[in-house]
Amino acid sequence: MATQSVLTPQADDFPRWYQDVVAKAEMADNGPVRGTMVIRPYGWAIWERMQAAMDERIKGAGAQNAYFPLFIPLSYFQREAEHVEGFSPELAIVTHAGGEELAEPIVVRPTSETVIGEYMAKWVQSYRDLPLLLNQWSNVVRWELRPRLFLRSSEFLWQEGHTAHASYDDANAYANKIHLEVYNDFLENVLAAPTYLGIKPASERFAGAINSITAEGMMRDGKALQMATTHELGQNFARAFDIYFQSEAGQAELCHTTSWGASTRMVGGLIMLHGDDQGLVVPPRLAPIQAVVIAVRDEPEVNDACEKVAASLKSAGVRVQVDRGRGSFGRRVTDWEIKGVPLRVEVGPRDLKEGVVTLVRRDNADKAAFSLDAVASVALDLLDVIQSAMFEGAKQRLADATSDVLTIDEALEATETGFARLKWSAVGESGEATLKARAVTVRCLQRPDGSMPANDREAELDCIVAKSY
RNA sequence: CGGGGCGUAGCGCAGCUUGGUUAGCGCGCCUGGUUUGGGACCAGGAGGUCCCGGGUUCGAAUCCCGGCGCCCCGACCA
Repeated sequence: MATQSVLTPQADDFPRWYQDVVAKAEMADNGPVRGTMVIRPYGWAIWERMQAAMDERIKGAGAQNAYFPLFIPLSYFQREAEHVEGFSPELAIVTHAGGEELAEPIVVRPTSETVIGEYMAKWVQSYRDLPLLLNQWSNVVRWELRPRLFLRSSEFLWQEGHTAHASYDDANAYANKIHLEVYNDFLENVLAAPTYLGIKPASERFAGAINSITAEGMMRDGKALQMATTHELGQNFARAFDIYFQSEAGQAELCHTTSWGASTRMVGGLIMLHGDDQGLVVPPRLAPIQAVVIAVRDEPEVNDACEKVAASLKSAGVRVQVDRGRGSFGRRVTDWEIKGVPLRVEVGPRDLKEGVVTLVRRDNADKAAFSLDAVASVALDLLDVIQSAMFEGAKQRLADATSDVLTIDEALEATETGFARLKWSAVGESGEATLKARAVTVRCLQRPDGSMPANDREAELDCIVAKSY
């Protein structure tokens, strides 16, 4: 029988394809309240592995995990002018509790700079207390106008790091360290996601920040997605929350703070960055299930062989699952393809007669037979090969779909299908407005060699512009 | 908040224009059987406040009035 597509093809309707994948890969469902999300076990397993990989790197960068309350007094937000202005439209505010109207409304946190700032002020007394490096894993709420599963839900999960430093230089260095050693390292080596690293123009900065650093990935439809972001808050929040320390010279000085986050949006990024018309494609290092062993027929010898193959894979350190019996072979293959499991091991009577099993790569559908003894070591090699092939493939797509242009008009044309790169001086504030009228924004500023600028006042900067999620 | 569209079984939809018996179809689900090397097939079966309220009528999923909800495109945004 012919292979027909189970999902809406990407080329027909990309957003529809995305929704199909989320539903059919059993990642998530819409929650009962508009914009909320139920994360199903398979989606959660992927998020858990993202969390683990990032948490390890966060701790490696010296930050400690802590937890701050979900509820924040409204007055905290009002202490930083830009912050309250930026977040007011999307706050969820509790006005009643215990059957009575509250004396002061309580905000359900959209982010925790304010409440953490309040406690940093308490905990920081001396330069010896610095730097103070905190991170928390939490849920936050932002009342979004147009929610989409994973990409923009009213409630989402994330980590938010918050640090306080004695000097601008120390804060700046730490922000860069986080961005490179936590986010970029995770993105490249686990998620197989190449991005453009750069800083946001003033118009796109976090509310209250003096500088926002970003990692901009390109989805399969050519649109941009901010995968992670790091903010230098300067002394704005330190001033608003009285985060002072006594210096070595005995002077009272204001701290410099940073904040940085990555969220469940990254799951959406995973789907749209690597997914194809057959469904999700999960990079091996991230995959909760790296290999699925499929019994072609529900027969005792085949099932025995499946268990043996699975056992050898497991002892080699492969995250493996056995699938036998429950329906037609074709159906099961399709189901695992939709879930994006990197490696499929097909075990059937025909192969077994020759003492082999068939290994199939999810990323390129390559198929080959290997002896039972060799399966574990071949699989380990293949998982590595798939991991780097996915990264290289994504890198190539990013490069191919980025056009170097000279003018705003050329940029508008190029961003119909991908990214455009041009001189920041060729854009400016009026250029930004022209672009924005066509739903194109400046994703980040970079030095001409692609490295990250210290700030947007550097001369000779390039900008990457694109439509975005 | 501006512009479009839609509410009928778990999901996707038809029926409405021109009111008329027990409201249909596909997928999914349940039972039994045959199957299983790329979404299997046969037989039987379960499942509905036709978004809500009011009105017209002998009779409303269908016509009228009012409400609510959702989706898509923009502005906001991790």
